[in-house]
Amino acid sequence: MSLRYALLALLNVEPMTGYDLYKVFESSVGHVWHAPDSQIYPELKRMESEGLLLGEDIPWGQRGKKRQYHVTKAGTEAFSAWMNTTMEYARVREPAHLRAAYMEWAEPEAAREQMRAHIKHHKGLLEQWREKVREIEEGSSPMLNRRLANTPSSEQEKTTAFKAFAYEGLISQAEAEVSWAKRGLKLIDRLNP
Amino acid sequence: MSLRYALLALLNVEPMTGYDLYKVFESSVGHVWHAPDSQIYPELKRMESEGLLLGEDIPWGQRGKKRQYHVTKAGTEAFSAWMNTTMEYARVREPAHLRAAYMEWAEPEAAREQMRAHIKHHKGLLEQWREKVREIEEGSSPMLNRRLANTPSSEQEKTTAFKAFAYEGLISQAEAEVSWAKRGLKLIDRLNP
DNA sequence: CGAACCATGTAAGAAGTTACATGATTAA
DNA sequence: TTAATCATGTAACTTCTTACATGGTTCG
Repeated sequence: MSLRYALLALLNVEPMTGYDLYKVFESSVGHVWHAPDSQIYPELKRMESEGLLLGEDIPWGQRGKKRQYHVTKAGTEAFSAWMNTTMEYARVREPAHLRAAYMEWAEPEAAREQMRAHIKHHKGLLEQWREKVREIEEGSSPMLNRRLANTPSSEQEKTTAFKAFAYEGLISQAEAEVSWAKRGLKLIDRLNP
Repeated sequence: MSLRYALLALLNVEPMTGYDLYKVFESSVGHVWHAPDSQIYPELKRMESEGLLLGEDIPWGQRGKKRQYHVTKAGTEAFSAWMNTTMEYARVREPAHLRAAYMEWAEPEAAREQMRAHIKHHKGLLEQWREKVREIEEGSSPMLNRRLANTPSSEQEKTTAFKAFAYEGLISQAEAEVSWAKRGLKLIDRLNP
């Protein structure tokens, strides 16, 4: 159900088309929440039918058109209700750790390769997230700036601080993963002399 | 697709029934991978039909019976093939961080409550995982001991070390989450004087 | 003119959740 | 004898992924 609220969060900044949202999911929010276009378009329709969004066809080029959605009053209320609800936590499901627990079944070189892939994956995330924090703090994030333009100045500090805070959490997570996998490499070496 | 391999990992230790597996998912492996009974029973049937498992009805009490599964040669091969494959990483989807990024929409008290719930949740996980590591290191984990009984002594160190290693990774993760949420509480206080 | 991008979907299926349903056994 | 536990499922639904399908626009 989070996809819906991610969409509301983004459309609260400014009206957008499904494709715009898809692009944003590929970049900014995509680092906290990912969704493919095949999930976005139907969800937008559903949200419109439920009165959370209002879609409007706007012309695009000679014959083309695109549908721009903006959040209705009901949509804003739904979003802020969700934000004031405490969420449920999903049960743990960690493929990388499941595999690690049984790593004696893997060839040592395959086990090393797993750990290297883990490091590479999380270093990649780290880089993107650190870049995001930099943008937020420097005021060079286009999405955030459009957001701040519609925000009373008394609220701007909050908006910025919470965004940075969210990314910092992801950064700590990824750092923990990298250092775990590095310990894994050492462990594999120690156990396979 | 990991459920299948989690089941193979467990059945490699000893033959079990669906209910046994369900219990194990509620306790030991459940902390790395969770699955409800409604997912386990059908998957076991599917795996039997694919030749990875062999099921045998054994009597239980006067009229009752239960079906015990053991891993076939094909099952062992499938598991070790999986263990030697590098896995794909799923895209990021972090509900807690998505919410944190938009926390200016929540009442300060609701935001605090979220952070407190985050701390409570991850402290709970931490406790369970630390207990697991203790059991593994003390040799008091029943599951692991049954496993070690069928393992050549040259391999026992690996088996134990990798299990502990997996849980240690989860512990670092959870510690990072707790300290992030504590920073969140301070941030909320600072922004709402 | 062709490539890259903008734009919007459908369809099939895998994976996971929640609820419902049933019956046997065991231990207090 | 009744409550807890053992035992095995089905059904409906949500969420997400992967693949397929189509057509317009813009820019070099």
